[in-house]
Order: sequence, then structure tokens, then C-alpha cells
Amino acid sequence: MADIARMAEVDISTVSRALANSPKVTDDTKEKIRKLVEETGYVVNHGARMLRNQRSGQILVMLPNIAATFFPEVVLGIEDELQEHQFTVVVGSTRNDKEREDMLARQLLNGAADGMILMTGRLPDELLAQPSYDRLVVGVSRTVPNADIPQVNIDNRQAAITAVKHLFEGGHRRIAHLSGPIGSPTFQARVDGYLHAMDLAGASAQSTVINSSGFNLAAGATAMTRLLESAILPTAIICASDEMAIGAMDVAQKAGLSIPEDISFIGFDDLSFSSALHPSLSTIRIPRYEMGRIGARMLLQNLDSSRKKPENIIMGHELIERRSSRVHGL
Amino acid sequence: MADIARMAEVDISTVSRALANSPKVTDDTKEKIRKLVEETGYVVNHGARMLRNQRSGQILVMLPNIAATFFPEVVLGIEDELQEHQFTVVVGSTRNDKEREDMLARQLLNGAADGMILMTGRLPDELLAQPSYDRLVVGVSRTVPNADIPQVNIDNRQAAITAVKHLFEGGHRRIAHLSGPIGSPTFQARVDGYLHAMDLAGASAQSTVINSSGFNLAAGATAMTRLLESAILPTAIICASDEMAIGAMDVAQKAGLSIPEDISFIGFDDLSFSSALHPSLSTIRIPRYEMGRIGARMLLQNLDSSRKKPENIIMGHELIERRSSRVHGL
DNA sequence: TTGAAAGCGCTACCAC
DNA sequence: GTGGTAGCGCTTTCAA
Repeated sequence: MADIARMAEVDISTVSRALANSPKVTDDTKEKIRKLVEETGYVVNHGARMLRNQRSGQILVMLPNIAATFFPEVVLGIEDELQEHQFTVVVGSTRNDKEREDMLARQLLNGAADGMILMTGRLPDELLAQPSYDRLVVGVSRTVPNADIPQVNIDNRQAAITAVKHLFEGGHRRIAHLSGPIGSPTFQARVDGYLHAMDLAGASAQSTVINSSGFNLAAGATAMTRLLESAILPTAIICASDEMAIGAMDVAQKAGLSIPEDISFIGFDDLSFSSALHPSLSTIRIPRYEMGRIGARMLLQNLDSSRKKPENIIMGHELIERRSSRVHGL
Repeated sequence: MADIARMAEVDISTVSRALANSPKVTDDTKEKIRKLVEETGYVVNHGARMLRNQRSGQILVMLPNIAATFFPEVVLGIEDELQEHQFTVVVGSTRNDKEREDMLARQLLNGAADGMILMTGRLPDELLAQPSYDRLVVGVSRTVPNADIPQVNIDNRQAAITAVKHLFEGGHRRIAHLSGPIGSPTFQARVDGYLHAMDLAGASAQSTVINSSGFNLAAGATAMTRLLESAILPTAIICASDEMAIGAMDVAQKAGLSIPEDISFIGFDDLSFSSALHPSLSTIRIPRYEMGRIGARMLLQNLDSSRKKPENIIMGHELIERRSSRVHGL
């Protein structure tokens, strides 16, 4: 910048103002500087600006695993929203490792990131040190229990109830649930909803929950394999994610079961794949992209501490009925 | 840091040295400072350190769309490798928008990122301004033509040949290819390989290539729909990605075709889903995670300009034969 | 082994 | 409308 100033024969402060498009600089001067910048390919130094302004223009997204099918679409929504507001997105996969979580959280504390979107369902310990952390963090898609931060999510309990009801209407009574990690409030809420709905329908004796440590293909396959060992098979299965459902359906089909004739399936998420599968997969659609966008918007609002802290948002879910749970297999 | 210095009754420079674990600080002093840091929850300011050291500790990953199934696994490999070396990963989805590419590339120029992994197959114009850009950028999985940067990729042309050969061995002659974006060297190489292999086998009269603007489910479905309008259907189809194959198979099955009895399919990528589909999808496996890891490693090496610039790397691909291309449909 | 001080590149305040 | 300058928080050289 000093170079530009010298070449333009003005003070460095004028250059700074010109670049910030300050109204107190003549158009002539601005134009002269603009040209020089173009010619030299000058770019303002990020570190210096950051030090000076005490902000980085970066938002950290913390999630367990960017390769889990659920997350990329949420990240896309976050990116789209934040890019419009001149923020850059930093993604960190924690693999559920506390140490990695703390390492990433430090990005917030040291000023490398101005705010954070949390999709791990857990507040890193490091963060609690920071006094105003509740203004810097927003939880998305994985509820953080007892946290004083704004969150966006769907009503997972209600979603599970929706799934059970749907199967009940199809005449099913023996309905099993292949759940995700039991420690996660998200998956726990789905279990709760499932059990509650089964109970309401007087079918609680028929409830079966199989827990998994993950919610991917392999988890679904393993859980289904275990379920097949039961004396009496359920006639329908609610899987905690579409990915699990795909794994489970594969195992079921390999075991000679027809879907939906012998056994029905319904998942959670509505991946783009789910409609193209054979049979196509019924599911509870979760508005992933929108959740990301709205979460990002909430964070932006939250960062501005002069404004009211945003309220939690519960987004709608939607039952998508496809062939895997169709009565009479039509 | 000044606070810590005051409390420890030493100079700020001593604190700095202690935190850097300099050998010229007594263990006593270090210990005293370490305690204070712990108590106060002090974290060194990223901006200041960045300004001073002229490096950010961040690597930018530029890709078209984080939600396209191909990329997350690559990003995971990159993250794993870079985290081990204390770098943070910044992900930017460009949506093939030149403006976004330039905006992101500026992160490199302004020092917000120390290096970049490019998965868009195109070098942003902004970058060419930077004189030593070839030391800061590594291309992964999408070849950048005429670029003087190190790259990691598979041999896409050869991979397509492998696919054709496989189908030939299965007795197929009328083989069509549903290609991705024609402008992309990656997909162009697959087309080339396909045409070449068909030609070699004396079946070039039977060649059919259908281009798409993307390589997702919808692209596969659209291309397949167009193909179904042909007078003579192929007996086998090579899809430029597994995602396209899934979309295309769905359309084919809805049109009443049996896979592989009436028509065989083979894709590219080997998504985790591909083995769980019904029928399971034959594919050319691309080592995505490993490509990410190796690309990141190359970047690290490349950033150190005192070392030799790394060579391009061609990784192996592997034909995974599954039911969708099985002879006799066994 | 520790202290003092310069300076990284920028912005914003104050003076003119 | 422009110039001069302090200072953001850190690292590192030089002196003691």
C-alpha cells in the first residue's frame, strides 16, 4: 500500500480511504489509485487488516465428518448465505474427537474466526472460557443440550411420531427402529418419539430399538443383520437416516425379503439418492440446505450484539411417501 | 500477552519466547507463565501472529460444489493430512462461477491462505498475477490443462478404456457413454478413452456419447431419457459418475428394462452407496480420500520452495465388478 | 537469561 | 479532501 501511495504521490492514508471508497476522496484521486492498484495487482493484506479491525471475516463450521451424506448440503446453505455477506467459511471435521473440537474452537478464541456454526451437538470445553461465547455460536441440526446459544433444528421427536403414524396407517404394528448414536440428543429424540407413538397406539409391546454407534451405510447394515436374528421380524422399520436405510434394505433384500411386500422401510433426511433407489425410499425430509442458510443468517444476527439474540428455530419436516413403505406395494 | 507479562513480572518478549518454548527461557519462568496462561485462558492473537509471520496457517480448498458426492471424501483426506501439520482447511464452493473463483483466489493473494488445492479444473485469472503461484497451488482430481502446477489425478482416459474392455468381455458391442460436462478435461478424457477403445475393438460405428452439463443424478436421468428415444438401444452404458449411473438406472428401470439382463451399467467413483444399490453398481473406483491426502502432502512440499517441486502423480483406478454389469445376471 | 524496541500493513483519529 | 501518526498484538534482533 505504501508503494501505491508513493506512485500516486498521495499519502498512504488517502490510499486506504480510496480503497474503502470513502466519500471524502475526490473521484479523480480514487481513479488514479484504482488504476495503480489494477496495474500492480496489489491486494490488501489480510493479516494487517485483521489485526487492525479485530475481525477475520471467517466463520467456522464444526461438524463430525464432512463426508457423512447429511452435512455437505447444510454447508452449501451456510456458504451461500455467508458469501453474500463477505464471509469465508472454514470447515473442520472433528471425528467426534474432543481434542480436535478444542483445537478448532481455539480458532474462535484467537480471532481466526469471528463466529461458529456447530453441528456436533456438543459445545467444546475451550469455548466456555470465552465469556460471550453465546453470541458467537449457533447450533444447527444437532441440538446442543443446556446451551445458551441459538439453534436451528427440526422437531426430531415429532418427526419420528410422523413416521410411526404413517406406518400405522399402512396397517403395520410390529415396527422396529434402527437408531443412531444413543448419546446424541438428535437420535435420542427420534427414539423417544418412536417409543411414544408406539405406546400411544397400544403397540409398545412390539417396540424394538437397535442402537448403532454411527448412522452410515455400515451401521444400517449391521443393525439390520442383528434384527434378522430375531424370532419374529417386524413388518416395518424406521431407520434413523436414509444412509442407514439403504444399508439395511440391502441386507434385507439379500436375505430374500421383498420391500415393501415383506417389510417396509422409512428413513430420515431425504437424500437426493433416495428417490432413485429401487425400491424408492420413503423418508422424513429434513430441509438441510435451508437449515444451513437460516443458521448462518442467525449467526450473522447473533454476532451483532446490539441486536436481540435470535430465538431458536424449529423447521418443518415432511413425510415423503415412496415405494419402500407403500401398502400393497403399488 | 501484555497482561500475562505484567502478572508474571517479566517482559512481554519473555512471554513470547516462553510460549514458543524457546530454550533460552528458564524452566521456572516458563512454568510461571504457563500457569498464568492457563488461569487467564489467554490465547495468542491470530491476526497479530499472521501479520508478523506473514503466514496464516490456512489452506484453501476450491471446488465446484461441496454437496456433489465426489468431493467430500477428497476434502476429508485433505483435512486429515493438513490437520496433522497444524493447518486449517478453508472450503469454497465456486458453483463454476468465475467471479466466486476470483474472490476465493484473492484469499491466497491477500495472505488469508498460504496455499490452495484446486478441484475446479481451472486456474482463476487472479492467480496468474501472483508471480510464484505455481508454488502455492496443487491440482487434485480435476486436471488443469497447461498449468505449471503439480497435480494428482487418475488416468481418466485409461479408466474409460478399462470400462469398455470389461463390457466387451461381457459380450457387449453396442455401448453408449453418458458423459459429464464436455468442457472439463476430466470428462473429455473419459470420452476420449471410450471412443478410442470402441475404435480399437472395431465397434466405433456403435459409439454414442451423450453430454450433460453436470454429473449428478438429474444429469444421468436426463441423458438416459434422451438415450431411450433412440431407435436402437445399447446393451451397456458407461456413466461418467456413479451418481449419473444411479439416475440413469432409475430411468431405465422405470422404462421397464431389467439390469443387467436388458442393459448393463457401469459408473465412475465407487461411492459407498454403489455396493448397496439393487442391482449393485459396477464402477471404476477412484481413490478419493487418498487423492486428497496425497494432494495435501504435495502442497506442503510445494510450499517449501527450497525443495524440489513435486512431480505430477497418477493414481491407480480399479474396476469393481458388481451385478449391474454381470453377464447372465448372476 | 531477560529487557527494550522496531516493525509487520493497515485503519482511523486529528489536524490542517 | 488530504496528510501525519498512533497503535492493533506479536516476534525477533540487539543490548545488557
